[in-house]
Amino acid sequence: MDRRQKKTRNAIFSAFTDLLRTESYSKITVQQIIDKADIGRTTFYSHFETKDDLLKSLSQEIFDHVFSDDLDKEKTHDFSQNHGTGDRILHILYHLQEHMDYLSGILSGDGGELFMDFFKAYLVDLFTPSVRSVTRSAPEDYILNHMICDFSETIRWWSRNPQYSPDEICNFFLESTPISE
Amino acid sequence: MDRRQKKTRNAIFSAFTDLLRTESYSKITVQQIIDKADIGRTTFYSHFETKDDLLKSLSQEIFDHVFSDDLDKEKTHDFSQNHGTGDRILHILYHLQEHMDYLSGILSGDGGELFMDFFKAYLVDLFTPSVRSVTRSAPEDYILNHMICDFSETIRWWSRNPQYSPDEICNFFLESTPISE
DNA sequence: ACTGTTACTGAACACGGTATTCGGTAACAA
DNA sequence: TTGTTACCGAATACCGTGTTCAGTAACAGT
Repeated sequence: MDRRQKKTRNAIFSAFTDLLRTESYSKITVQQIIDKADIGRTTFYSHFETKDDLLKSLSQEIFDHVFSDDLDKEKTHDFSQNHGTGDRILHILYHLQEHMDYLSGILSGDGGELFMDFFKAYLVDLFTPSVRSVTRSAPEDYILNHMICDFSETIRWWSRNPQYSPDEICNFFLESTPISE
Repeated sequence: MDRRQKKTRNAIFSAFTDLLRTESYSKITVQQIIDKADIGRTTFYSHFETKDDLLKSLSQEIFDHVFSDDLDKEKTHDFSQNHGTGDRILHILYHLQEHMDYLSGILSGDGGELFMDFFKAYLVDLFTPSVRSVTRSAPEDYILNHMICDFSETIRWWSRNPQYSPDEICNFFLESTPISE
């Protein structure tokens, strides 16, 4: 990839995440991103079709990292052994913490929906096994939706209360959501 | 109130809810509402400051009805006796069912946030007693947020799966959310 | 029926944000 | 060195929002 392209793409991403730290997604204009990244208007639109497209790309980058299966290569924590749902949740929380500062800007406001849709697509895989093992009169689809919502909302709550550790958050979540393993 | 005002206000509301049956809130333009209600642009803006304001007013009307305490006056169902949290939930579900057809248009999309904020304000009162009786390591605020999210998402799910009765939905909710009474 | 008030009308307008176009410049890779 | 590719930025079309204003129609009270 062309050095210039990389540079520009990086500039856009970091301008974007910078803005997200102080402003919610929906209030950020393309012009602000352009100014902060110090690039031409045309350049922005040659990299991303729309602002939503940029958010999608950013989400993609975050999730590619967060949900990567290279659990052993991680240094901040060690999950080289058992990979049950609980462990995977904790693993995800550890990763998300790294992005927490600007995640709140995405989650609060309308942009949250776009991000969340993305998020949920990943969470479906995570929670489907748990749903199977829970026997309730409610339809599987309801339970799954319920778990995903619980987790999403936990993240959202965490972004507003960042003083808690991933382990604490994980416990909060597990004790208030019916996941039997 | 002036007869003309009432007529206009009604025309706006019914045009709005009509549109909500086929389109999500964020995609509906003021012009569409104006055309469907067959009123002048100025008239719309003399009734409501913005589109969001209209949604707020509609939400207000819905909730005034749904959360009214005149439980005994209702004819579709009878809750003249015990008013525990479970009963109140069922009561609310019965009322919401009447608005289900256009509620989905509000809930899906960005407008959901605005409506939900409103909704949550009412739900806080509903769930606070339950939170108190639940002993968990998680902070009260987390639990409360969790319950409200569960309920909101249940409504959302219901709007996508309208074949279920209020009683069934109530059961689904109660069995998957930790409400000890 | 008259009169003052209030509500509705609709075209025109200012504004802000989005996304595109285009001619020109600078950086790259071979 | 040369052809390609990326970047620049001003100008522009577009769309939706919300306001203005002069004129018309409906209302309520006497």
